[in-house]
Amino acid sequence: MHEDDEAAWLAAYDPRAYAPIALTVDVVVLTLRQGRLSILLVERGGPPFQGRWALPGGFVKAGEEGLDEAAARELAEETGLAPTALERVHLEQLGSYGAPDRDPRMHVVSVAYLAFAPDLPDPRAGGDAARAVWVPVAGPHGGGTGDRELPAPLAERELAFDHARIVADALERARGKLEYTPLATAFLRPEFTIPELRAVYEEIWGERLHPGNFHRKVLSVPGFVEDTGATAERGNSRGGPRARLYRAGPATLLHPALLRP
Amino acid sequence: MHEDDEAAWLAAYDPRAYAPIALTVDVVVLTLRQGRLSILLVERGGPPFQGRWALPGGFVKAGEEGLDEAAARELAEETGLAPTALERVHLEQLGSYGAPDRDPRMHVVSVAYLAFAPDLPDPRAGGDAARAVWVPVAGPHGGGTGDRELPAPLAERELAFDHARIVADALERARGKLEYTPLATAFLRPEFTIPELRAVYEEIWGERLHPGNFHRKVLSVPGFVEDTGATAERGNSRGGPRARLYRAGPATLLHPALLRP
DNA sequence: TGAATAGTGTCTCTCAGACATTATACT
DNA sequence: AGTATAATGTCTGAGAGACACTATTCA
Repeated sequence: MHEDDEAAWLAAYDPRAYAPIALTVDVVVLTLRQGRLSILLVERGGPPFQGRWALPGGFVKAGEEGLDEAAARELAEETGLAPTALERVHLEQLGSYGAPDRDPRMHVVSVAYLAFAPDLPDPRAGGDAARAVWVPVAGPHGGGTGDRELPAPLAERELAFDHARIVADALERARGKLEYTPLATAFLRPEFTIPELRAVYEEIWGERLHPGNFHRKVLSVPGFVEDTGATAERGNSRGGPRARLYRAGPATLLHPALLRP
Repeated sequence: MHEDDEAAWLAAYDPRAYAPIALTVDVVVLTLRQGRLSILLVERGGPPFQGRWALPGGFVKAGEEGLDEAAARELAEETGLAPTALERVHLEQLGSYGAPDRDPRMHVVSVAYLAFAPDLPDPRAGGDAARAVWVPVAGPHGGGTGDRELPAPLAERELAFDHARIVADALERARGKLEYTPLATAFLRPEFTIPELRAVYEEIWGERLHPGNFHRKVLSVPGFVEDTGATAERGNSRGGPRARLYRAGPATLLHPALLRP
């Protein structure tokens, strides 16, 4: 048995087979700040891509943590959140990116994660990150014709590595997730109104939704939201009655789904 | 610049940060053999889990190949298929599995892939695999009441590592993929009949589908299938007219989707 | 000849979207 | 007071599922 183990060990340690690959996790953290979908970016403090913006992330601690743990740790470090606050954050694996030349130093494979968070405090710079900021995702806003031409904050930054691709994949995943899961509620406080929920969908999908139909649809999906009996303290600032308050229901999948227009 | 690069290089090479992690790809290859959904398994020729069945896979060649390439290479090696035959195989990333103790030797992270293939020839044992076989996936068959209690070939084999979990995730992904993509055609020859396509859905979903409604539904989805004008040479062995032949259409997404019952 | 199937037609129910309406609350 | 909104109601068309029917082929 010792001999077998030793042989296997040596085989596994063939340096050409594994040594020159490093493994990192990168996290696409999405939140809504002042109604705008925003993503957490850090400024790289050292080469390569020094001074460029990148996703928060870092190396997986070998032998100590799994991938999900590593992503949660990076998320906590970069946002400065207490573990309790992290419980309300949805974190899921997005995919792995491993082109041999994606990092000029060496072959680095990154496992990307996607996080949905309610409005989080300003991030703190940590580790090798010079700065950390929330950047609005200039989604396809205005949908129709001549909305005023806002600058596209995210598009203006040329992200490091292949992070632009990762962000694009993450946004597409997020848009899809809203269709068949109740994860839009992860962007809101524990109690929310239907119009607030609709604003989440409108911001992430970049489409205006019909208020009446959306309202009826959400209430008709079993387990999506639960009535709290309470009512919002303030009505809409532009007038109208105070909306009822709901909390997330027990459903983990929406049946039937809310399909994009 | 040289100094900066050197510093970064050294930082990246901190042995504790990366050295003890190995990276592999594992492939869940699904095909239909005699109408049964089957998965490709290899018998491990060495420890750990010697003699147990596992997914085909291997180490990523550092600095030489990306993840998709590595998966395609492992697929070709293990099935013994020519590159031309592989063009008809659908290959996509499933997810990454990286619990620190999933391999008793060391921390090994595996990027799992999912492949859909038309009926493939018998596999060849290669590399460190003692044997390679197609194993029927004893899906939830018979659906209703007392179907005869067949042995469950896949369930009887205790797979190595966490491969049982990977296979379960792969099957769930495959079931979902049939809903909103035309990938069921990847299990068939270039020309196929609607009843053959229905058999794919029934086998993977483990549900009987209504022949008439399925037929009408498939033809109503734009770009799903194209009529070849030809007709199958033989009718069903139990009687009935000869079915028309179709080929896969240009659609990459099904609108509207074929939802599971 | 008998039986099972390919393909089409019909009906009903559900659901999404367009539109209308009433009550409420902010400015 | 004026206005925008929350919430509900109504109508219509698309689509899924159940069922029926005909024509065709194999055993």
